[in-house]
Amino acid sequence: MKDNNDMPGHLARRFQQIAVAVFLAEVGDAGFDLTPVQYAALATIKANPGLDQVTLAGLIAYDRTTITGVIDRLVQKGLAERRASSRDRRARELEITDEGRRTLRKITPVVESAQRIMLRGLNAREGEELMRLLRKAIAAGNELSRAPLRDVQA
Amino acid sequence: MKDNNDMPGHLARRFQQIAVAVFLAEVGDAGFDLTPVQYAALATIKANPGLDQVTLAGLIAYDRTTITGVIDRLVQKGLAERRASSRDRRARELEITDEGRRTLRKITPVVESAQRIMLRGLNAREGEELMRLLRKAIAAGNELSRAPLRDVQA
DNA sequence: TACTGATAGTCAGCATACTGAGCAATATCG
DNA sequence: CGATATTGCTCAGTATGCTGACTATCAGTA
Repeated sequence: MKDNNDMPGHLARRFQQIAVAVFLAEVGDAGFDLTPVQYAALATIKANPGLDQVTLAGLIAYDRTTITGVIDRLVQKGLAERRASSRDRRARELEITDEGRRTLRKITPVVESAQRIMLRGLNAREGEELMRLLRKAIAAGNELSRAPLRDVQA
Repeated sequence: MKDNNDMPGHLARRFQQIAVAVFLAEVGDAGFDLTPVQYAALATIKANPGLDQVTLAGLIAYDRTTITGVIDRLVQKGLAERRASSRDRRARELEITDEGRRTLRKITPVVESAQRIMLRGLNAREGEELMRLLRKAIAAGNELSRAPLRDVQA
């Protein structure tokens, strides 16, 4: 009988579970109410002003049906805006607000600190190696999930 | 601006996303309707007949509030039974059914095959190293999530 | 231009996961 | 023994994530 600790699937879930808990604890302690998904979306909107929801989803590998709710909550918190696109009436253009910019600026060092805490059991070399192997495994499996990572095309 | 690919948290989410998708695809193709959580719970019940829900949760690092619903669905599918404990009237004793045993027997090779697919971008040595590093990071962060792994005490 | 297919977004439904609260039962200790 | 704390489980509420379906719009083409 194979042990859970020999199952990459189990280890993946467990590591992610800890990563989310660390993120929420650090961000919450700093006085913010933002989930990992919301942070990733907000940072990506800031880096790509005016992008539409499908492009955003592709850049951070979320399902487009999940993005709808995430944007709803960012808008409701006053951190982002969703407006109709002039070029394509189906699409929504996303913008970060000043409040969103302020939040992002204050929260980014906290998020980076959280990343270090997730790896606190590993030394620097091991942390790098873990990320390298994860990147490699993810690249090979990218198309296997419904929400693969998509580059922006020029 | 730190790239997503330098964030262990992002990589963790992405790898887990792929792992779940692979699991569901393989299990579904084999004709079964069982989620990763349900599989882990069922296998653990079989290995520890009569255990209660809190012990089960600790063995596979789930929150006890999540386990309630998971067991509901296993019972509803006829794969497990939940009965009142005689020793402690608060607790429920969990048992696998014959149907659950049959399902588990047929599904286990499929699950193991899914584990290999998740790592298909890595060679054997890299796969082992990834699992070693994940185990190490998880051990150091075990207490940081609300649902830490708990060994059974004698 | 009319038809066909693809695309952007939303929605309903289901299954994790979590927080926090509550109830019932058990354990502990003065 | 009785008050208190703890434990096992459930529930309400919220937020991912997914499948599948639907509407509106756009793009390509006969």
